[in-house]
Amino acid sequence: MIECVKCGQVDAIKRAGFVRGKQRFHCRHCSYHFVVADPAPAKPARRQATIMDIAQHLGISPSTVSRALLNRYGINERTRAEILRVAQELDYQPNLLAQSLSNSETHTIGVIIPDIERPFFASVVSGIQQVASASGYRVMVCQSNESHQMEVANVQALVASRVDGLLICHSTETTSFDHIRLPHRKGLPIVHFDRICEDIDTSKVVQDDYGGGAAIAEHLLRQGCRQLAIFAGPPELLISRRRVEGFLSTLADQGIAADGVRVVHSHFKPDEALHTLREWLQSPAPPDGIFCVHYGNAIDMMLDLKQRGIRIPEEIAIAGFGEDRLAAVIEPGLTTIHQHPFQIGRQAALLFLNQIMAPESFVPTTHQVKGELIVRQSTLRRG
Amino acid sequence: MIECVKCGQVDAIKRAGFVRGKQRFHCRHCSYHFVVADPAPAKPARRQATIMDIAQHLGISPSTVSRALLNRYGINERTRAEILRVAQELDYQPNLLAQSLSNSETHTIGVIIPDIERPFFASVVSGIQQVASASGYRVMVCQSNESHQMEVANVQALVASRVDGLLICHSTETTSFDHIRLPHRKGLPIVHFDRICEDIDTSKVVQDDYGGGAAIAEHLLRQGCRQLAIFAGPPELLISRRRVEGFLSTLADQGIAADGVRVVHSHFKPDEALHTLREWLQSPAPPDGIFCVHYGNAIDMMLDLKQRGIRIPEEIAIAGFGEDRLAAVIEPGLTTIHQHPFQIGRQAALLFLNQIMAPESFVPTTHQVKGELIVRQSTLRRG
DNA sequence: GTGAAAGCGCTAACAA
DNA sequence: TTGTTAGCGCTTTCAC
Repeated sequence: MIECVKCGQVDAIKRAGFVRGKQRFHCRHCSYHFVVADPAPAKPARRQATIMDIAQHLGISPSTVSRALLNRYGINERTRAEILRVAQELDYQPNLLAQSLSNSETHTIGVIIPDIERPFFASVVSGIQQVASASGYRVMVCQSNESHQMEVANVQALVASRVDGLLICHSTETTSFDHIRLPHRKGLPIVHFDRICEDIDTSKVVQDDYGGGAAIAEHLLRQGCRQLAIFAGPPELLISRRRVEGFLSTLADQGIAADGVRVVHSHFKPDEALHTLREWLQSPAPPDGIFCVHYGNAIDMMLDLKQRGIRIPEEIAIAGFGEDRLAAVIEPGLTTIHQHPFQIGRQAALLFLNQIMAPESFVPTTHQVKGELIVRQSTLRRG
Repeated sequence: MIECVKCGQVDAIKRAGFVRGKQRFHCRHCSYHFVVADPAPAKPARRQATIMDIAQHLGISPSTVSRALLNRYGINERTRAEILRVAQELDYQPNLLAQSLSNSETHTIGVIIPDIERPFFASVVSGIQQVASASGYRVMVCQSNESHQMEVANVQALVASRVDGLLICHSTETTSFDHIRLPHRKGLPIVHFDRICEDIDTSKVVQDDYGGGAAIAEHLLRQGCRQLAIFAGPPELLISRRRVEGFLSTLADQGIAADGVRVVHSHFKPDEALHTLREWLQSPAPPDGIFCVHYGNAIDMMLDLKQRGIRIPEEIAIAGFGEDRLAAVIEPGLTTIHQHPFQIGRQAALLFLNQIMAPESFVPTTHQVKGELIVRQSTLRRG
């Protein structure tokens, strides 16, 4: 029960706003406004200091403090200096949540990748972070584990967290894209990278998969391979298709028909690779040149070939796509296309920033990152 | 200018709270309360729906909607059903910012690691994410790039974002820990992993570095190595020191004095490793067994030894610590301690959850994750 | 230059 | 069972 400090009345008291963070009361009996003395100095639990704390400390209003902290113009230099001093003293850290809620931007980018443990994605994330943090953005990373359902859940979580944008590489499972379409329609900046969705009008960063596949084919032909085979990914996976298409196109240019090339689709699993390899080896005309759309399968196969005592590259040449470190360390060295994943990440982040900076003039762009053919022993049959 | 809808007065109008999200006015002239007709149906820009939108749609109060959405008890089933229907219809997604601000918890864990591109940390992060997302937590990852300054900045950013906890592996540069001490004092749950700080009373997850080093030493001795050498990290780096200590302790047990073992400190850089290797090889009694505290240096050295035509393990046996994939693929296979980084991540997240769940009864715990000696060809000098 | 007050979207204590 | 109100910490008119 609050009683009026002037007339002692108790039931005519109404709250009437705040003064310096304290409840102000109004007595309707004697028309008197007052503030009760601090009733609870009870909570010494060291909270984070707020703008209000600084304001009270100096006997000024929170809005002035806010302005000073935000470096707004029209503030007395002495006031500003005082405010900064006290802020320092109280170890004030702005509450980004409150800030975000107020200006409805979080300065956070949501990133969805299939699996952070794959070096390719780890590098992409690193590239994104570099650009992001240089521009004052934080990054929230989610993994879909190649599950469509997880991917959808991740998108929802990030949207609910009100990220300022979404950078996404779809899971292999993903064939329907409504979960992306909705936030996209609501104007959330979205950038696709690596595994993109062609049906949505977003900015995209893609690998030159077609060119990479073509380069591998050309190289294998030059090395004298004639019985070619491709171990590919799921048929619905765009990047796999593109690599295969590029490969086949080069062959076509050289007058080699596509049906002369074995193409096996898979989910990139090691046992699938080994099983296929066995079948190839048992066929009447085993391949003398193998292209694995995913470097991991190339390594699976190499280890198996070595165990079988089959010489690489003399009997079978083998090439992969991606992941440089392992390819460089295995023996013989694995010929691959280096993808520059860090650059892919950087580009994705840059496209997002472009869109954020100039939303009106923004037009979705597709940026292509060229791979680099790195020739190692696994394919060098000549010179 | 607002004029009273009853008496037409203009200067006796005062704002008087809100009704259904609309401004309510009070005319002091005729004592009439009113709400002006929606002045601006101008913004069809599809915003995210809010609780208020649902409430207005149904002519009920926002708190009822909130309660229904939060599955609180004491809500009419029919009302709840209606609310859920409309929520679905409007594609309502709760604004996590507002929620967080309101209950001052973000359900976000901040993670600071030196470098996501290192497979060890990528796995740790993955382990953290698994546990976190299973408990409804999001994860925000920052990289320090082994820079103390970046690490401090990261801590501040995460604290400002009001993460519910901090999981951190310090940079090699970090020797002062005040940036951790402050939030720790304010009660922010902090878990250290891998590279810990012993002076702060936090939960910790550590590798059994001592045991790992000991196991390597024992194994090398069994293989008949007698001239041992250690390529270590910075002397101030705890995990490096522990591995070395474990190694030396085993030797001591076998009556081998520590000064009979060459120990070189470094920053793990490849050229440092190669330089040291050259010196060792040129010494009067080159080592026949090398332990690299960091697997990367072991690989650097192996590649160099192979180029020099020095046989591994016959002439020199070599062992590393960590990173299984590369170690398995290089030839000869590299003997290492597998660290189970995914488990380390899981444990760190679990310790955080423990603290969150029962803050009163919480006592900082140190959890040790045992490594696993994986013996491969690089050290097998006997059967 | 500064302050009062509204508002961001939500939860929770209290009242009805 | 529901509504009213205050409050989370900040920014931003608008008024003085």
